[in-house]
Amino acid sequence: MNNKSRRIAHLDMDAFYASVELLRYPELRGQAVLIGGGSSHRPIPKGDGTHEFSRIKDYVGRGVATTSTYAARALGIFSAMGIMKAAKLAPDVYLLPTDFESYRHYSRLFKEAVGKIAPKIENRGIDEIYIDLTDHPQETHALASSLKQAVNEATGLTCSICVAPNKLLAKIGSDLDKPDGLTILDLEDVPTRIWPLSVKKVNGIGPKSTERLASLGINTVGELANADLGLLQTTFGSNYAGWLYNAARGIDDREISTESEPKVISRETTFDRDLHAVHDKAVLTDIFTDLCYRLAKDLTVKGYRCKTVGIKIRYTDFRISTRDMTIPVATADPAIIRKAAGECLRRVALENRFRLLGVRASALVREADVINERQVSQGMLFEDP
DNA sequence: TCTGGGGTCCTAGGACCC
DNA sequence: TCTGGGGTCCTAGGACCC
Repeated sequence: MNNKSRRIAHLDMDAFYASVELLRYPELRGQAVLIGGGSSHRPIPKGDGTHEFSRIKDYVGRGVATTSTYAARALGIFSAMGIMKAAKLAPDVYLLPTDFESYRHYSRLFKEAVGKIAPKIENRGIDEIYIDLTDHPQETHALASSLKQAVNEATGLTCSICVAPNKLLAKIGSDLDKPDGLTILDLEDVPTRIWPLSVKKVNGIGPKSTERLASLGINTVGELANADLGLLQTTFGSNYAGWLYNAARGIDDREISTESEPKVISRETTFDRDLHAVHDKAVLTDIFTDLCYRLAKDLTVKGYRCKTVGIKIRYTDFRISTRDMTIPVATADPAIIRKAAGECLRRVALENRFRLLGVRASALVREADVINERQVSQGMLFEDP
């Protein structure tokens, strides 16, 4: 392994879904807008090029904010907040439905624009990527600027970017100067720029670990860096403790991974009201069958079959139960998936009402590989067409 | 009017095989 | 004649991320 220090960028689109919506509805620019809920609240064209928009006070249901504009964030409305709860805070905020087809379109555009400059890209979902710039000839600041400019020219959108020696620092850094930010971090910057931050700013330290760290008197990354490794090990186990120890020092050796195969494909739905397996049997059966058929279609469209089928239930109190089973032959057949999922469902306690039902396919194999295997096993590989 | 939907990775026990 | 480990698969749950 060479010792040349790496240049890893994290590029994060600014308020991505909301910004895409503002491209389509420029009259909402500067307004507080929440994007989320179902698709019932589409804007109505008024004929003069503008639109009639819904307000969140008129929303009824269990939907949450998928995201919000910066103006809405200033009012305390953030992603994952229930829309009905947000309406109590600021009833006149505009409401738009999510439109993932558009977001995927703009996602392709910005990733293509980056790829023309620096092809070593790791996808992290629809609105962010890591880029390995180590071998690029250009100076770091100018290179980051040209990436931002290329993204803006391709999409009309802004992004925030940080270049650092590794993914961990790049990810933290891209959030330090949002929106439209450009940050460059080095290992020497860790004590001044990273240690003052809350531990929850570190990608991989979530709400549970943040709370357990707080109970040890550890709130900032600097306090984590000063913590006794033995104490961390007894609290979190040696694996996670070791990771925390390195993370607090800005140490992270993970490579950029430019390709990946899906491990799980799933479909789930939260009901309008909590349902009971017996009292709501008919409606539940329809929902369940529909989920299985949609899952089977997802598998087919993506070109996979699954060997393991599972179900997920979320009860009224938010506890989750899962069951899964492995079947003899990989399948994307909706009837087979429905039958296996039905068997899983029979193994879980259904006395209590639940709010969510999901089905999942795992142990995925590519359809092409399944077919080749069968041909080999049947001696068909070299048969005439 | 609490809390969506789609993912990844890790842990841990038991079965089963060598 | 009571004692092995190592490896992989299956299943369930949990933390975390976008």
